[in-house]
Amino acid sequence: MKIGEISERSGVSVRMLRYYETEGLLTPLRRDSGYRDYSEADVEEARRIRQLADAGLTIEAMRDLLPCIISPEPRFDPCENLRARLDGELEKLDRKLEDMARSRDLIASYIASLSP
DNA sequence: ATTCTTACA
DNA sequence: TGTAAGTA
Repeated sequence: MKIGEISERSGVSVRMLRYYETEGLLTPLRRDSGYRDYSEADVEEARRIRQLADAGLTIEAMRDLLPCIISPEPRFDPCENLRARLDGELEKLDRKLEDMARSRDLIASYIASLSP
């Protein structure tokens, strides 16, 4: 399938699909026309990349994690240092959660001082 | 109309 | 990440 179709089906923009290829996350074949030719498996892969990107993972992190994630569900594998990387991601998310909580409180305080 | 690459008021 | 430009 061409890039436009996998884009619609995966929710990943055409722009990002091309970018992920330069980063080695997705490697579609090329047709004689030069057009990228994606497989059905690439659709699942693109969706997983979207999920991880939404989770705040960097390209580098995804490059290490993707080959260790099997089914659509976060599943471990005989991969080694993965646990450490995932722990790091978890801490990163926790810090982000704390920052957001502070921001939430700030806005909430303004709202509170609005209608006393 | 769609995709490709390159580049950025 | 989007978009414009010039092709294929």
